[in-house]
Amino acid sequence: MDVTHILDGLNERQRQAVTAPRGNLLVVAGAGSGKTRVLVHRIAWLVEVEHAPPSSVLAVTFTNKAAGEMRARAKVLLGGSAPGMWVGTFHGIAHRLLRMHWDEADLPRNFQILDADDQLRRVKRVLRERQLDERKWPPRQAVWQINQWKEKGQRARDVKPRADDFLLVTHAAVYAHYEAACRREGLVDFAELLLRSHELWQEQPDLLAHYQRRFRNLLVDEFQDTNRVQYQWLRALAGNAGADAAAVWAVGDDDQAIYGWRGATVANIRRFQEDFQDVGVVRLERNYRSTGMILRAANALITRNTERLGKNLWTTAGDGSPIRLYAGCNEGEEARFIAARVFAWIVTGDARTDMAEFYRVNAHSRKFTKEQLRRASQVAVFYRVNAQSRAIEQAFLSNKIPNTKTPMPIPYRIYGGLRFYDRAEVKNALAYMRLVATRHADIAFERVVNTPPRGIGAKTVEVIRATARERGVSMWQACKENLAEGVFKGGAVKTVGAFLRLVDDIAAATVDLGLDELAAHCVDASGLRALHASEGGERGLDKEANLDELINSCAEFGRQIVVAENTGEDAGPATELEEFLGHAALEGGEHQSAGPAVQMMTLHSAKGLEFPLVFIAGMEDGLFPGRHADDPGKLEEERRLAYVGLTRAMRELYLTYAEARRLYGYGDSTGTWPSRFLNELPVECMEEVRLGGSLTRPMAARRANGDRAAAGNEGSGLRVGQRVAHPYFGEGVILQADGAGERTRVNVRFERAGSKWLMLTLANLMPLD
DNA sequence: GTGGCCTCTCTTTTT
DNA sequence: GAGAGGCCAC
Repeated sequence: MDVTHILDGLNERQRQAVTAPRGNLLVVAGAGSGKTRVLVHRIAWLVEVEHAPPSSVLAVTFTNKAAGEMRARAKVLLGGSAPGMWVGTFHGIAHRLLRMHWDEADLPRNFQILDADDQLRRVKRVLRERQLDERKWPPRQAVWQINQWKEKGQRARDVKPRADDFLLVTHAAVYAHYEAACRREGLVDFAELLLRSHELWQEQPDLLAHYQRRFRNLLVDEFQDTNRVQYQWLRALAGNAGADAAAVWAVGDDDQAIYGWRGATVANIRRFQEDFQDVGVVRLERNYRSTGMILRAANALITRNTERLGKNLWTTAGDGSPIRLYAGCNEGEEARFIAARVFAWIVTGDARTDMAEFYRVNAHSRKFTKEQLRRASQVAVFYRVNAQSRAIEQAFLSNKIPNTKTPMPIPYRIYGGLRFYDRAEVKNALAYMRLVATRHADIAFERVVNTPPRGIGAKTVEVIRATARERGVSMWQACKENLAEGVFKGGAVKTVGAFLRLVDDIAAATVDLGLDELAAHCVDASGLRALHASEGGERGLDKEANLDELINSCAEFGRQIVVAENTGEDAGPATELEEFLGHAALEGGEHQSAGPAVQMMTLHSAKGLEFPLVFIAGMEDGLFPGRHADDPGKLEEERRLAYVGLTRAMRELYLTYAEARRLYGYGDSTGTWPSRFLNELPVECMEEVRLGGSLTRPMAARRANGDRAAAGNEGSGLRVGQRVAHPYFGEGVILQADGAGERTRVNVRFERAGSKWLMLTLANLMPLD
């Protein structure tokens, strides 16, 4: 048999991983070592050489993006079709199982998925019902704790906090009530999907055996990001040791484990080697992506972590250019620097071109050529938190040709942030659709009873809620009963009655319509479109456009369903509408719109991607690593995140920070300290960028002194009342000093900044007398 | 009882 | 800056 199309272009180690005899294998794959490729080729090998039926293959990943890519690439390699193969995210596959086996999983047939926002709302309601003050018991914290427990596989009854730990005792109580509420109302949150399908294996041995016989080949991507429930689920599915156990083929990179905060544990890699039989190990350390400089810096950085399996990336590529470091005086200037460099890259293919000079010599054009736009899509800007994107967006939008008023906005696309299906207006429309499907969906009911405003206020809703609670019925049912019994007073009789009729009418009018027509009808009849239309302005238009986009995606979804049926995939019993609602909750709506553009995203969503030119903005202590990284474990995770960021870059890498930053729009500008990660990069890989001035002096001073400690206040004699200078804020007087040693922070009153106080680190200050 | 207006807090990161 | 909650005038 001809296997060249599977093996061509793979190196020795990659071939080992692809052609390994059927059995358990751990592939430790460094960044840029061709991990996805190897995984996809392994699938092809199994099917074509080992003659495994595609329906025996189950491949799991973490993001929808990765799953989509894997599915597409596998199909191409297998010549177009792979009937019965399951490729998806853990959550997606769990969802599918629960839809098919809702009865065995002890769920109502039409259970609905709670997304993060719905879950928070439901927990808030529990807190209110339990009369817990939200100020004292922050709902977000309770949600976090509940998810933490679920990710460890613990039910409310399994949680046994110490009696004197009030916080945990309270959270455990909230968990128990939330769990009961979800059970009653048929709600399943993200963590529950996994936990419930894990329990499905435990409680339905016959069903488990069925799937064990079917899925002989399990492939796991990003193994380092699995949590305990996911691991146990997988282990159960693989079956007991012995000849009839399935073969598990897992790829992972412990250095890229960045989801510890949501329950992932790298320990699963070690556990895998202990729990499974004869686990072979293949290491992929040859990097095909980045230049020598970038790799050397990334290696040096990650070596600082103590918890590692250990590996060292290498390449035969040349050194390339050094990593460039730039300090802006504030976040706006940082953003403008990035915009200027991106602009130069797009127009000339070299980020370092002096654009003022370039345009002095060359003719101005107001539009980018095709070739230039293509270059835009080679660029990515990463940041630690989504809130940073605003300043950069602004700079891209207001980009102009130097020394002219000619606007040349830089095309960009922001990944993540607000997901499409998370937008308020879209969720409102979805809530109407949900009510059409199930009148008893309380979450949806609460969301839209008074959206658009129709005169059903908090008081009325509270009455409905109370009735529902007392009688153990849905809010919809409670309304009907209240109406029949004449409980409502005054206007409520009319308004509530009208709302019930509205939903019933929409449902009646759409029974025979397609999904998109149903969505359109919901949007119009509910008055949502009119609401946003009357809002006016760009915002209103935006929201209306999103509603149209929702209708489009419904039409799109309908088409995909048809395709799935044709390929003979086993689908659950849900209706198309219900399936769509599940899809909306789970997939977030990464609509692949827009032409070529610069990609902007958080470092977390950057994993798995690569770009010729990369910027990482906000290299500041307190931001990256974040303020929350207070213990060594968290710091190491932040460092891995930095490692992920660095290793995305193929040719050019810029790191930037701002010496003062205003992040959430509140408070005053806060002085910053350059990220400690910068000091962990080898000096010979770095080059500082200076633009007409010495803004990076503090950094240079520290470098000159060999270490940051030298730039601290030791022996510098800084004291209250002393005059100091800051490269951006100018001269001022120290009013207050807080802390000691290199991390001291001081309050300074600057002349230029008026009467405002600014918190600054000493390293950015120069004593004047 | 409702809706509009004002104030308050909040931020990691994602399925 | 923005969303959520609280307060006050219809």
